[in-house]
Amino acid sequence: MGQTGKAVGGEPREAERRRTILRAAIDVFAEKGYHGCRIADVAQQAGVAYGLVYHYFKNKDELLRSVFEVGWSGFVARIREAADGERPVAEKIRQVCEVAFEAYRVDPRGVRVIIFEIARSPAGDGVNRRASFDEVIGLCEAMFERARSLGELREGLEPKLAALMLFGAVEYGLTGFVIGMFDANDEEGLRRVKQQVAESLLGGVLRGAAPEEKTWKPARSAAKSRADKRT
Amino acid sequence: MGQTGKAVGGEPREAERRRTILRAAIDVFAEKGYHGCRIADVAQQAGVAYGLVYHYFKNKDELLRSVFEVGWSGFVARIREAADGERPVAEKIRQVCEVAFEAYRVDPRGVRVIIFEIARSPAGDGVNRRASFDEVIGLCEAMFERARSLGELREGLEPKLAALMLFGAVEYGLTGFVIGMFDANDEEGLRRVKQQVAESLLGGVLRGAAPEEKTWKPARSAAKSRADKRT
Amino acid sequence: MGQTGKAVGGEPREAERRRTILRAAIDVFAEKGYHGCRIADVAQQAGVAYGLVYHYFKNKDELLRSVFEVGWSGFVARIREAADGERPVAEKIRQVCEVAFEAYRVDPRGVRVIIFEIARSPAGDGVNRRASFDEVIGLCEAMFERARSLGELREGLEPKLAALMLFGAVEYGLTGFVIGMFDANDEEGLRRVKQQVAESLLGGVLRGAAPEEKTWKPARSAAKSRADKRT
Amino acid sequence: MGQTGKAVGGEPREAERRRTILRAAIDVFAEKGYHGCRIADVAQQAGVAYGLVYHYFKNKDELLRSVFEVGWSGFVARIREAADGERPVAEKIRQVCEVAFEAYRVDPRGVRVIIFEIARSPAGDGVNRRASFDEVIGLCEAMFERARSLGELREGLEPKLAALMLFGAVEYGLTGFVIGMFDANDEEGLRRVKQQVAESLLGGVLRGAAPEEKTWKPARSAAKSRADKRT
DNA sequence: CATGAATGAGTCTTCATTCAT
DNA sequence: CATGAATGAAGACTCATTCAT
Repeated sequence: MGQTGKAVGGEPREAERRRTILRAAIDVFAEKGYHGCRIADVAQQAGVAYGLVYHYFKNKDELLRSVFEVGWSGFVARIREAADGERPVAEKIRQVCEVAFEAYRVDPRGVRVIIFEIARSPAGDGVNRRASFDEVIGLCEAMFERARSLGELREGLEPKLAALMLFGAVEYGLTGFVIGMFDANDEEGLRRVKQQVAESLLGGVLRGAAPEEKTWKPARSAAKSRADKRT
Repeated sequence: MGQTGKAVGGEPREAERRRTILRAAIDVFAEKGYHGCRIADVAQQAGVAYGLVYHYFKNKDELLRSVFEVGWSGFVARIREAADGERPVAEKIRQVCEVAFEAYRVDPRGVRVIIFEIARSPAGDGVNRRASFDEVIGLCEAMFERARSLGELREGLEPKLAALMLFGAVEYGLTGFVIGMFDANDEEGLRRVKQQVAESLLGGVLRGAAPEEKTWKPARSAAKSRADKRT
Repeated sequence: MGQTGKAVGGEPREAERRRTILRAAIDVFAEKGYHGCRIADVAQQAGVAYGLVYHYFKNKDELLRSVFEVGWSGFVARIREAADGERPVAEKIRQVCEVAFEAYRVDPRGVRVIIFEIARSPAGDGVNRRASFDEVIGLCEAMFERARSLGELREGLEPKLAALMLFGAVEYGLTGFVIGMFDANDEEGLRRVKQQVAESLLGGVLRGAAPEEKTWKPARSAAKSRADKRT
Repeated sequence: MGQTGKAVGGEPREAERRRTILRAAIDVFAEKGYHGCRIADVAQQAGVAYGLVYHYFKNKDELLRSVFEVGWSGFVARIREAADGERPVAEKIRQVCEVAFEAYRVDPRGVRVIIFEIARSPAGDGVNRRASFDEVIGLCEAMFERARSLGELREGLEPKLAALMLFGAVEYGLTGFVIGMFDANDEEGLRRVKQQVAESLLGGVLRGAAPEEKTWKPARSAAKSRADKRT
C-alpha cells in the first residue's frame, strides 16, 4: 500500500498516467470507434482502474478532445512550418505531403482516429472540429493565395478549393493504407505513394500538359435526368 | 417539387411509407449523425408512429443500410457509366465529377449522410462500407488502368492511387459545401468548383507543365525529429 | 372477392374458424408456451390473417382462457363421471387415471398446454386456475371423503391430500411422456404406465402390506441443519 | 432471524449484495412469476439501483438461472443423501419427503419459485430444466432400481415411474400449501401432510393390502367416445 | 367478415458518471 | 491518488391491440 515505487525522479507519475490513458484511448478509438468504445475499454487497455480515467479526464468527450488536441496541434504546427515561408509552392506542397505521411508512419493509429473519428464525424461534440479543420485549410489556403499572387496557381483555381483538394488527395492516399488497400508496413510503398500524391497534385494526373478543354459542356443530359428520380 | 413522384396509381401505399421513413432517416442522420439519432426522431420526422419504423425496417442498422444502399447503388451506377467506355480519360474524369456534384445538387442531405455517416465511419456495422468503397474505387481504378495502357496516365502513378485521389478531391470539394465553406445554394458556384476540381486533377494545381523536380529530397530533418516524440 | 364458397350448409363457417384458431393456439402454446408465443404465431399457424384472431377472441388472455375452458370442461366432466357414484373407490381411481391418460392419448398437445401453461403458471390471469384446480380436486376429495366414511381410506389420510396425491401421481406420470422420458407414441406403454399409476396409488409402491412404521422420527438432524444455511 | 448469516468478517460485501438481489428475485418471481416480474421490481425489492442488478447478473435470464441453481443444487444434494446408501427404501422415501417438506418449511417462496416458475415452465430458456429434472428423477430412479433388485418394489412398477410418482405426490402435497389449501403456517399440519404422503406412497392410499384387481377392464366406453370429439 | 398496416406503452439493457472506501 | 461498486437516464426493440379499407 502506498508504495511510492520508482521514485527515481523526472516527470511526475501523474503525467505519465495521463499519457498512458490517452494512448489507450487512441488505440481503442482506432479499433472500435468513439461510439463503439466504452470507458471500461479504455481503462482496461490502459491497465488502470475504471474510475481512474475520470481522475484525468472530465468525461469521455474531453478524452476525445484531448486525443484530438494532442495529435492535432503537433500536426498543425508542422503543416504551418511546411506551408509558411517564402519557398516555392511546389516545394511547400511536397512538404505538406511529407508531414502528413510521416505522421501516419509514426503513428498510424493516431492518424486513423483523427481522420475517421474526429475530423469527419459528428461525434465528440466537445471537439471543435470545424475550427480545427478551418485552421489547416486556412494555412494552406494562405499558401495557395500567395502562390496565386505569384502567378503560380492554375488559372481560375480558388485557393480555398486548392487547399481542400490537397487535403482530400492526402487523406485518401492515407486512407488507402488505413483500410489496407496498400500495405501499411511497406515503408517504401508509403514513400512512393506520398511522392505520387504530391506530384500528381502539382502536375495533374495526366501525362504532359493539361488538355485544358476550352468548351466545357456538362453533358448533363443523362446524369441529371436520372439523378432526379432518386428518392 | 416533383416530390409526389410515381403518382401512377396502384399499390404504392406501402412503398411510399417506406420511402417516407427512409427520407426521414436520411434527414435525421444528416443532422445528428447515426449515433446521435434515435428511432424516435426518425419516426417523428416521418410523421409516423414509433413502431411503424420497425414494420419497414428490421432495426436501426438495417435502416442505415437501406439509406446507404438506396443512395449508393444509384451513385455507383452513374459512376460506372462515367468511367466505363472508350472515351478519353479526361472526359471520363470530368464526367465522374459531374456525377458527384450533380448528386450533391440534387440531394445534399443524402450525399452528406453517405459521405460522413456511412462511407467513412465505423458505425453501422451492417453496412459493408469497405466493399462499397472498393466498388467505386475499383471502377475508377479500371478507368485509370486503361488510361495507363494508353499512355495517358502520369508516369509512375498507380491507377489505384489515382482513383483514390480522384475521390479525395471530389469529396473534399463537396465537403467545402457541406460544411459551409462554400455557399451550397449557389448553383453557379457549385458548377465552378466542379470544373476546377476536374481540371486541377487533370492538369495539376499549378500553372503550366508540371515542374517535376528531379531531385526529391524528403527534407525529413525537421518533421521527423519532432514527430518521434509523439504522445 | 366475397366468394362465399362452400355454402354447403351445416355449421356456420364462423364456428369453424373459431375452432381453427383455438386449435392453432393450443399447438403454439404447447410448443412455445403462452408467453413465448405471439398472436402472429397463432394467426400463422391457423393460416388466417393477423387481425382475424381479434374477431374471435377479445384478446390473448381470452384466447388462453378459451383454450383452457374447452379442454378443461370436458376433462372435468369426465372426471366427475369417474369420481361420482356408488362404485368402490379403487374402481373410481382407476377410472380417473383412465380419463387422464386417455385425454393425453387423444390430444397430447392440449393436455400439455393445460398442465404446463395454465394449471401451473401465474400466466393467463383471466383464467381462474385456482377455481378450476379446486374443482377437480374437490371432486376427488369428495370421492375420498366417501371412501373414508366407508372405511376404505388409509387411516389418517386426509381426503384432500389423497386427491392431491392422485393428481400428482397422474400428472407426473403424464409428464414422463410429455418430456419424452417415455415414448409418447407407444400406446402400449401409455396403457402400462396408466395401470401402474393406478395400482401404485391404490396399494403403494412397495410390495405387500405397507410397513407402516409406528415410530416416525423425522431424522431431522442432518436435513434441517443444512437446510437452514440456504440463501 | 439468523438472516445476518456469515457475519464472519472479511470480503463479504459483494457476495452479500448478490445474495440480496437473488433473494429479491426469488420473492418477486414467487409473487408475479418470471414473466410478470420486471428487473425494476427486483431492484426495488432488493433496495438497490436498477443498474446494479446488471452488475451481478448478466441479464434477466441469468438471474433466473441463478435463483434456480442456488436453490436446486442444495435440494439435489439433500435428495441424493436421502436416496443413496444401503438403508431400506421405505426409510429413504420417508427421507426424501422429509427433505422436500423441510425445504418448503425453511423457504416456501424459494420452493414455490423452483416448482412453479422454473422446473415446470417453458420460461427461462437459459435454465436447463430438463437436465435438472432428470437429475433428481434419476437419483430416485436408482433408488427404486435397487429396491426392485431387492424385491422391495411393487411387481411391475418401473423404477422411473416410481420416481416420477414420488415427486408428483410430494409436489402436489406441497402445492396444497403453496396455493393455500392447507395452512402453510401450521408446522404441525406440514408434518402431518409429509407423513401421510410418505406412508401413502409406501403402502397405498387404501387401507390394508392392495386390492389388486385381476380383471382390469378399461371401461373405456364412455370416456373414449367423448374424448374423440375433441376441439 | 377479413386484412394487415399503424400505434405506442412496456421492458430490457447499456454505459457514462458519481462516490464511498 | 486508486478502486470499482452504485446509480439511473437513455434508447432500442417487442408485441398486444386498434382501425381504416
